[in-house]
Amino acid sequence: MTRVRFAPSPTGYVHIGSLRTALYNYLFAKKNNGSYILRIEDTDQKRLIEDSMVNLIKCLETTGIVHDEGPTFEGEKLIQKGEYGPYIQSERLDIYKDHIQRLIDEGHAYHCFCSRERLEELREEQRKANQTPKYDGHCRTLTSEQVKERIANGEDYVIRLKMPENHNISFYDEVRGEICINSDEVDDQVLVKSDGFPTYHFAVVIDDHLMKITHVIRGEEWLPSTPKHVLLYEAFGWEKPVYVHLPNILNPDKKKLSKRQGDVAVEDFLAKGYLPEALINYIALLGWSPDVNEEIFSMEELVEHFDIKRVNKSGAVFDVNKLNWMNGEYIRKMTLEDATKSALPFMLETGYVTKADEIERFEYLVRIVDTFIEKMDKFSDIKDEMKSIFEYNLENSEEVTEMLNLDSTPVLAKAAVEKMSELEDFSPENLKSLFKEIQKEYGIKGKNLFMPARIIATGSMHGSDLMKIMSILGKDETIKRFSSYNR
RNA sequence: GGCCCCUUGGUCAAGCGGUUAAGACACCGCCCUUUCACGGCGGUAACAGGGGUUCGAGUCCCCUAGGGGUCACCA
Repeated sequence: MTRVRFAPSPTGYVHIGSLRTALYNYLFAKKNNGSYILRIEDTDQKRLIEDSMVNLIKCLETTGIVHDEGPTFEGEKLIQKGEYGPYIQSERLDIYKDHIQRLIDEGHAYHCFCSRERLEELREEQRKANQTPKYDGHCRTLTSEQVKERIANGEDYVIRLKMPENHNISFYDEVRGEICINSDEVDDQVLVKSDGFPTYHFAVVIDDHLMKITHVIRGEEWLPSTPKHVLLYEAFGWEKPVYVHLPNILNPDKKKLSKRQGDVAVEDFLAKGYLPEALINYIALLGWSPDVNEEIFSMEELVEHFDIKRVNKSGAVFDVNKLNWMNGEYIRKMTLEDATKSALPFMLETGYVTKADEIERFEYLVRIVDTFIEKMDKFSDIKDEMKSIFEYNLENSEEVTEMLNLDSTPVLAKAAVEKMSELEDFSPENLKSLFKEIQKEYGIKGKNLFMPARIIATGSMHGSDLMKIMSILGKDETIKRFSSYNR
């Protein structure tokens, strides 16, 4: 039975890289008829951010990465689903306590009373001497009596892993193959902090084992510390999982994707009107490629095609450009009604439509979306599109001037006003025939007809379908724009 | 700096010893469209470098270079 887990720490927003890790775990589990578990790694009490677990769960839910076990909302109530709980590490403190004792008893771990100041000094010296900062083993040889005494004295302590000397630690990584690191390169990792909480390195091993995790799929940044985990498995005599270290998602400068260079939070993308399906589809292809030459995949199709063996080794630059294209593909596949619902929040932001319009003239909103949908990469784009027509700004260019100064343009404007005034139904179709009439009656045609009209109506030479735009602007506004034209 | 990982076009990437080295995004051109976009067609553009192994290397090995990650009582 395949069992995998996504184990984020609730420290705020959901990073796009985390989402991909979650996704690959999910896809792998589903592909293998296994279970995908969500475990909350909240062992750093200092970094906890309120509500971030709630936010995280909701975020995973809206992106369709739903777990089989772990904290879940049942209506408004937070419950924990599954038989291997609790799935929140801060609720598992007793379990860690039992296990650390065993490690101490068997000589794999030891108490360390060194102060943070001493450790800091030590590191500083080592850095100066161009050495790798590493614990010097100062407390390694303390006898159990000494330890007892110092604890009784109320001294603060941590518990460290006793790294064996010159011992080769090797493990298999599904994407990188066999990896071997000498224990001399690895520090005596703190397993239990002075506040009694376990560190990641300790809790992750205990929990993965107890939760019967078969494959650890996580970010590449964990690769260097994997020997610590492997050593713990060995110390406990447990079978270790198969490791899968995912390549990083990078900024355009090839550095790890970070907040400094634009959006990294899933919430940010969603808030801009990217569709969850598109986001999932896009990040699925960052670091993995399917066995077929296609790029649009639903979650079901991703599951069907997913193969951990086709995960890439090297980091992948997050290309917003391609995301935009993909999101546009998804937007254009939606029904106009659905697209309108998705675009609504952004339309409201412009102030040109109101909440009341949603109920009273939804049809009008649909028409707006219909006009601009082809140009949208994401729903927030509709804001600029709407502004570009509702706010009249005359483009300042030679071509514009040229078009407006055509001898035929005044004739055109006058005819348009006359004919529009008589138009009952200001529909794109009717407007089109109206312009055909002008063409016939006055002999103004082609570019000389439509360009001046477009400029008079929108102020610009570029834009969406002119007839649709005038229809949206409405009879009064359009006539106003045409009548205010003067050479 | 030590250790670890990585290296095919600008980006995502296919390739798993013999290919004219796919495809997608972006870009450019043409067509369609009375603008723009969508769509269609086409184009520019890559195996980091050097040694081996082999009849033959993007594919295997080594070295160099470059990039990244990591070295906390953070995950």
